Amino acid sequence: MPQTEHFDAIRNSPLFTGLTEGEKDVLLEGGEIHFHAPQGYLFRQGDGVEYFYIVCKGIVREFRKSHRGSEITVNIHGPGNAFCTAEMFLKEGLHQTSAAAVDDAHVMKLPIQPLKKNLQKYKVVLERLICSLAQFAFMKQVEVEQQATMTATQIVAAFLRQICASHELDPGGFELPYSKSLIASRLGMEGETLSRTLHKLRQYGITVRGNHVSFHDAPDIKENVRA
Amino acid sequence: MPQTEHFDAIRNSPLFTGLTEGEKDVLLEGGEIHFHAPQGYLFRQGDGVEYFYIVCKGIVREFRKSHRGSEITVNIHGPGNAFCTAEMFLKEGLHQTSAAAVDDAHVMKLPIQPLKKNLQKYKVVLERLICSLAQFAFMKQVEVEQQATMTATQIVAAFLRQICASHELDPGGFELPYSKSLIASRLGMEGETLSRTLHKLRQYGITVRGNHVSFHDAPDIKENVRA
DNA sequence: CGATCGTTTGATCCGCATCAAGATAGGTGG
DNA sequence: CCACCTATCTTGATGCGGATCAAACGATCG
Repeated sequence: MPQTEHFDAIRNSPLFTGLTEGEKDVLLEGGEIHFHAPQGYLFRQGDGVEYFYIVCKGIVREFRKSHRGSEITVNIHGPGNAFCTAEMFLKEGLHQTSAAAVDDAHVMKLPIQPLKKNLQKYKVVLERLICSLAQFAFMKQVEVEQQATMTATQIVAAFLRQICASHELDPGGFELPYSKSLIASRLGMEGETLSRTLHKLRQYGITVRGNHVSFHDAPDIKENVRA
Repeated sequence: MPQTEHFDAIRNSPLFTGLTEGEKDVLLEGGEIHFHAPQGYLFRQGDGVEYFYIVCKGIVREFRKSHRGSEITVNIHGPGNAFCTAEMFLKEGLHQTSAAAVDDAHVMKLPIQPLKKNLQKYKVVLERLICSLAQFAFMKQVEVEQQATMTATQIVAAFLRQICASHELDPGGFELPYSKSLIASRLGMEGETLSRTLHKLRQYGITVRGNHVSFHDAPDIKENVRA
């Protein structure tokens, strides 16, 4: 049974809500919590897929290095987030992405095989995993569309609103949960471009100064929210 | 039990390989094959999700209309392809995309609820659905990356190679399976842009004249294949 | 044979990447 | 406490790629 103090984030993960502590124990069987210093890799592109991951503390960045040096952040995971869902359901056992800690991070590493076996019994959890996979697919689909049809400024606006909603932050004013360079990488744009958009955001009813963001809702661009 | 002649494409769909005809009958229970004239809608963005679809004959285009008139083709489905997989696994019952026939198309429409119940029994099929969902997620993820880091010409090159591979066409020479405007829409670019890239493709070892494509493999850009 | 649709080609414009300096902040050591 | 350093962010100047507008071309069809 896993050691450690930062255990709550996992047991309280939305993935497990409604389960008894005992059931969670079964599902988390064989899991180990590891510490990762900033830039420390959890796995690399091309590695075999052997574990399912759940973040306890800190932030983990999942990214792809394409042919040239260019690097795109595919996803950003905070406490309670689980990842490698798609990989778990695919047969071919190679990671398509790399994952590394952004700051000091504690992450649980859960062997896939026993987990998959247990999921047969805990249908609720399986359904939630599939559901989040479907949502991920939608999210990426929308991103493709956004990149094709929206300007960088509009993309940033949509992203900020989405961050605000998903992190349950106060729309009236909140601090950016990630560094700007991480955000830029996540949005597939250069840091310079992101920086420039931050001023133009005023047209969309968003003010950014330093790391502080506030919405003073211009009613017009509601579409950006849903994304 | 469904009428019709074009039934084979469904029963031979990779989704069902390995099942007995009787098992397929159970899974296809309640399914109806409908004919759709070109541009005819199967469903529209905002409609409730009630059916799972399998193409018998023809081509179906799944697309999104964003805020303004801009339209992006999310996916193109040919005979044997099934879709609305993600929608089926999501709770919120609204279509995020519209689907319409490209040419004359016959499509089977399968009520979701009974299908989901049956899937409990046919785990193999369920797994395949999840698997294709995971693959779709990957595909879209790669597309996001490509749009951010590659030029239109490179994207087209990658798309053509992927088409060739997935349709099992002869790399030495084949005809485009879709119209150029459909391809452009699928790749999130304008028709004019696609048209211009077709000449530049020679640098990547691809010759296009009219609807005829041939690879004379320049060994260098193998990366584009996998995508 | 003209009409319509899909595709090509040309000209122009705008947005983002890129390169190159500055600015700001956090951290360290003297 | 201040000088220094490095990492992160900002700002400016320039170039390229793709969207857009416009027109010509080609095919299919009534």
